Amino acid sequence: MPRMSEAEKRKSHKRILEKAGEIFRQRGVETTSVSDVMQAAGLTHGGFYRHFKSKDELVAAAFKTAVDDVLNGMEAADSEEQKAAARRDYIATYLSLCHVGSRKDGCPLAALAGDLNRGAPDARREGHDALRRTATQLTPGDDPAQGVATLALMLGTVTLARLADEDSNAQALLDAGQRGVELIQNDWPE
Amino acid sequence: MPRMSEAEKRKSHKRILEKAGEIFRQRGVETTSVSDVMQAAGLTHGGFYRHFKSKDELVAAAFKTAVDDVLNGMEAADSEEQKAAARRDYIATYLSLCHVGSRKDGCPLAALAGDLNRGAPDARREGHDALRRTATQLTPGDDPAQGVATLALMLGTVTLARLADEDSNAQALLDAGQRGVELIQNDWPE
DNA sequence: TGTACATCAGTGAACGCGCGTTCACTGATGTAC
DNA sequence: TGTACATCAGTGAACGCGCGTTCACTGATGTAC
Repeated sequence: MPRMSEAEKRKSHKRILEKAGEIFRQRGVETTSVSDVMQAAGLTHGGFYRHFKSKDELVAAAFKTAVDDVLNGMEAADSEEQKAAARRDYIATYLSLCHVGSRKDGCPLAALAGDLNRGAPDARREGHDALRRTATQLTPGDDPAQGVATLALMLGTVTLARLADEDSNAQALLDAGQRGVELIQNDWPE
Repeated sequence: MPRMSEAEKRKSHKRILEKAGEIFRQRGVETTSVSDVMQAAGLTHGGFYRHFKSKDELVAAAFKTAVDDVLNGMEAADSEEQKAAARRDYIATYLSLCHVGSRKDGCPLAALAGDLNRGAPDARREGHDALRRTATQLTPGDDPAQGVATLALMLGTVTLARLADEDSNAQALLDAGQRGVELIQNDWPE
């Protein structure tokens, strides 16, 4: 029944990006095939190349989409109070068992930084961009280093917590991370 | 010219473990084949299964070997002063451009945590064990959470720094991590 | 507005390739007498 | 100590399989007159 309309194509494109973002975060880039992604999007693998030049291009695009999605609320905040609230909210959600357990809608950096930094240059650049954007949102004062340290600690904490095979162990790691983040957020030396 | 002596086999085994640890850290687990490892060890792929039951078993064993190697000096320290010195040394080396650039002899957790926490259970267990051992060494006082937070921040910092494509960017990230680690190491609330 | 035609989104078979693993084989090593 | 023999470390061809990518094809869509 091909061909679909332009509107349908855009919807397919969006679906591919979203599903790819989920599956890559869940299972990793190398362990996910183009077919897996297309199947999840309700399509067959052959049509993939009407949307992307290569798997590498999909990885970079899907990562960026996932980052946009995750940061979307926080970046939209305009008042200082809204930003502070969004920041607290982001940190609490980040350092939760829920985030540790379900990777597919979690922080794309925590899920994929390892894959990106040995992957194609374009994807790595997206990773670096995501880091800058996220760190900016996590900076309460004027020193960008504070946001970087906060993100690094949260990302490291969740990465380690994902190694635990019992929730109680994971929670202990999250608690340690939480206390570190409070120190960095509240007592950062200007 | 097979077969080799028992002593030769032990040397081969050690070589496979060491090379596997290096290549896995450098290029990742999924992107490294059994043939790659055996070739690096000066052998052909067919002989691999005289040493390991599967690639998964190699991953877990090579990871553990790499961890032993990296922690070896620190765990051997017996006096309090030696431990404190080893700790400072470990932190300084960890948060260096050198560590960011050359993954193959760097922290196995920083290089492979992402691969491990979606891989085989055995390897994940090794990852969790490595985390506990490393965090213990990084705890100056009585609260294990302090070591966990230190490790999480350092691991996150190096992971993020490896996304940068310029040394100056990477160094800025390392500096932010360094300041956070100092805060956690010196001002941890008991 | 209706018609003729080029475009192209999506399909599914096919491509070459490298993967993890198995296997028959070689011949030095280790062992039993 | 010497000899006969089982063992097994390492080799390289082969296995089935799934990968990323290409391609001929279909037929609704979009466009030009």
